[in-house]
Amino acid sequence: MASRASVTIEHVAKAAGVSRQTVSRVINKGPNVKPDVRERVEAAIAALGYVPNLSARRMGGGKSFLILAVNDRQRTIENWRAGRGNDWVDQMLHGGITECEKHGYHLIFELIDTDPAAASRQLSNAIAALRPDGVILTPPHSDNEELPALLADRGIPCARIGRRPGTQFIDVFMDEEEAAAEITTRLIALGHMRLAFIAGSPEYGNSTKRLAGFSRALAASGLGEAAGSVAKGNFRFDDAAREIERLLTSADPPTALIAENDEMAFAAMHVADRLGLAVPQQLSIASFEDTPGVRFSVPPLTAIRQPTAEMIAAACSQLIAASAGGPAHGSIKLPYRLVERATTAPAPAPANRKTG
Amino acid sequence: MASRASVTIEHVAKAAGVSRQTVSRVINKGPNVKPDVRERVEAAIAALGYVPNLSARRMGGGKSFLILAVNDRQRTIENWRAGRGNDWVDQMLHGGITECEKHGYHLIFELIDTDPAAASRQLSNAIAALRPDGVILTPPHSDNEELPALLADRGIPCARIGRRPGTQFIDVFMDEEEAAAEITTRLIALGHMRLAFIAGSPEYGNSTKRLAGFSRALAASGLGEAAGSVAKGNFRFDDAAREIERLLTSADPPTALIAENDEMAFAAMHVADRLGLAVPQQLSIASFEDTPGVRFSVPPLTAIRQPTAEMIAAACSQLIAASAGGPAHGSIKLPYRLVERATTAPAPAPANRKTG
DNA sequence: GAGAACCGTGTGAACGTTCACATACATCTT
DNA sequence: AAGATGTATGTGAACGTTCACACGGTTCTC
Repeated sequence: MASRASVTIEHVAKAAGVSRQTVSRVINKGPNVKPDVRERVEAAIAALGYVPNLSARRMGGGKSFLILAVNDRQRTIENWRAGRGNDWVDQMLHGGITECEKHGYHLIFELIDTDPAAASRQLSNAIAALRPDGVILTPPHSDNEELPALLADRGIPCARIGRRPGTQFIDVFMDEEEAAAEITTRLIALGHMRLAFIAGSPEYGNSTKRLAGFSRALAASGLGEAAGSVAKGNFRFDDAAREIERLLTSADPPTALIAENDEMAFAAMHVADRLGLAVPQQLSIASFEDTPGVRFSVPPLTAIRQPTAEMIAAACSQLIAASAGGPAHGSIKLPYRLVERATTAPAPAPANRKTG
Repeated sequence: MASRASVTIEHVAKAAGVSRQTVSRVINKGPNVKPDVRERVEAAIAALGYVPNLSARRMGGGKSFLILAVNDRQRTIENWRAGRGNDWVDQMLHGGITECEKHGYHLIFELIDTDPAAASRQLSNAIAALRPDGVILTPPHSDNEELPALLADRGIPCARIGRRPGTQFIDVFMDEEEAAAEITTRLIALGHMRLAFIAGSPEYGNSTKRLAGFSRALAASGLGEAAGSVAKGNFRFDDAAREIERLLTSADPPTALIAENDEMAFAAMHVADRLGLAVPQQLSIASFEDTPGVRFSVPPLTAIRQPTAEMIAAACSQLIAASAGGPAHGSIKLPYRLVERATTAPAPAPANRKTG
């Protein structure tokens, strides 16, 4: 085994007839290398199949070429355990790996606890061991104020995903309020005059923003806020189902439902089916999450597609730039997309409903 | 920024009043450290919040505490792009991250091309840069013979997933043939006398094994191989749908279908629906893949649950042991599970069918 | 045309560990 | 009781890079 010892920068230097440092300059695209020397070195690199050792680079120059992306442990493991798959993780890796590869970086994905004290400790350990050039914080850690402070203290750039932007760090987000307003406006345009918003929970920062968008759109349409009701579904199937049933069996039930996640949207489908309401003929349903379950359900749901992969890719790109001397702060707003599928349609004729 | 400089082994050594090397021995659980000294060092480590720098450890001792898991780029990206989610990746991370964390290791997930030349080059580059202590090869790379050879040449232990075991490397797998036989036997026990196997493609090693299991079970049951038909679905919805329709509209159609992946199982559901065959009353359908789509479809499918997370965890554990001096070869067979859900039922009464 | 500024290249030190070896002392062996 | 063995600890070197700086040559500046 191990017959071929690894080729180092010295081997390349000798082969190209230059010094260590010149090879280093070529690798790092440094200035002050004559074109012919550069070519000679590049030829030697290719001939020997030389690839710089990341650990040594980190030791020498302080750059690790690693981006650390952290996710919430409980939520992630719970999804995996339940065999539910994890679209967020998939999209995150998609955007992260693709972008990192472009710059010769590597993405490391790790889990940290929700509990703030544990989160700080775990993140601290991870960065001490790995010394990443940048860290990506995803919800709910995006809202933890200690984590970015801890990273700033160690001089590591930090990007937060899906959070109202501040000024000190890199914040990558989509306009949650706007998205909620757009889907609401769209449903109103389809003739719906009674709408309901199935909310997650107010602890989750984005819930508040989305609700604001819903209200704003109602007001702007002239329908007025009274046309909209809000049910609290806690992001859970059961809680949502109960509230939705209450709404749909009330005196003047909504004809369109906007759920904050797919689990609650499915609850809506379920209740509609049980009450004998045809979707979308008698009831329109839209979700705020566009996971595979939503896309491939029967019928497929109308939903807001969050640009998860794009947000992570943008975060990686910014962090890599920051570690190369670029700014370690700034905010990036990425566009969401309203994907209309088969669960939204024009409102049923008022007559049917009044007599029904 | 960067107010706190990082704490190194020297700081710990000074704090505990010992030398570098003694601290190193404590960290690495080496022998020949007096209990009271060990305690003193551990106290200093805790007090200073010292965490060893991975890059430095790799430089000094050759161990990187990294496990590299490689997946097929085309297949993975295609799944991500299509928004289909990627259960394999999810389960892989689940098993890999959990197991690596236990041993103080980190998992790095990367993609390499299917094309053998490109795969060799990319893997070669990745290990030169990262110097992982072990590499996990997943299908279809598990069947590539050059990759393990390349790794052996560099002295890096290698684990292959889902492959008939050899003797030189670590092979982690489940009994595909047995699983196919079991599901077939179960359907026969439910009274089915005409069965069909919707095969993927013979290039995929496991297809052959599963087909063998199907045949073996038919023979063992006394029904004889004539009771089973085989359709080639190429793992694709459209190809499978066409073949399944042909089967179901033939003179003596099967009452039970076993599909090699969920896409083809869905094709079966689709065709059954179109032909007006009730599932499972008139037609039983089973899948060989147990992804979220299968689990949460309506009705949920009976399927073989492959122990993906467990296989990756076992691979990590073996690789970590190997890098600590343990054996770098051996095979581990992990149990699959037949999960009976709502798409399999007793065969319809023969009278109904003959007259139908 | 002499000093300053820049360009291209090389050298020694440093990064934070572990390895190989050295040392000091304690315990066993005969 | 002297040598052999074992235990506990420390020291210098090495790993493969980049950084800081040095140096010689060219081109600008006045």
